[in-house]
Amino acid sequence: MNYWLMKSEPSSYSWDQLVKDKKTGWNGVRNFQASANLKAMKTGDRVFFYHSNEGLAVVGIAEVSKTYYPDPTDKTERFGMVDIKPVMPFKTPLALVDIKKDPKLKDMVLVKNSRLSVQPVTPEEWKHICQLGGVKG
DNA sequence: GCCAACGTTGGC
DNA sequence: GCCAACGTTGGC
Repeated sequence: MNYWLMKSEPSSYSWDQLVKDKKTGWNGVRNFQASANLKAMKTGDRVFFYHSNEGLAVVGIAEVSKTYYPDPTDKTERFGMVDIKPVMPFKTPLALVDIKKDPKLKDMVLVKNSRLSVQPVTPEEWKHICQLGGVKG
């Protein structure tokens, strides 16, 4: 099983919306690196849901429910998408400022390459972040 | 709302 | 195939 982190601006699509929808198609990625990560996802892979721009925190865990398929909103037909569903919310959202302060997490892609919207998370990082978020990953 | 960082595009 | 120009992301 692999671990990932996906970003969304709450004003365009929030964690609460995902919970309400039960699942969502993660379309709109227009970046090759992010798209390659989507392609590498397998059903059942776990995903941190991160609120960018507002919130700036990891707020919950989602799961890949459908693997990579073409994104119908992409007219160039170069990019794809996956489906995800909510698993559980964090008891305590983990803020970016706290991630940056944590020596175990300061090398995360989230910190190093803040503009990548779909990124891998190491098992060590996953475990640690779950602890800080008050959940069992 | 600003702007730095970065990815993509397109002219040469 | 290089690189300048441009657009977008996202933290502050």
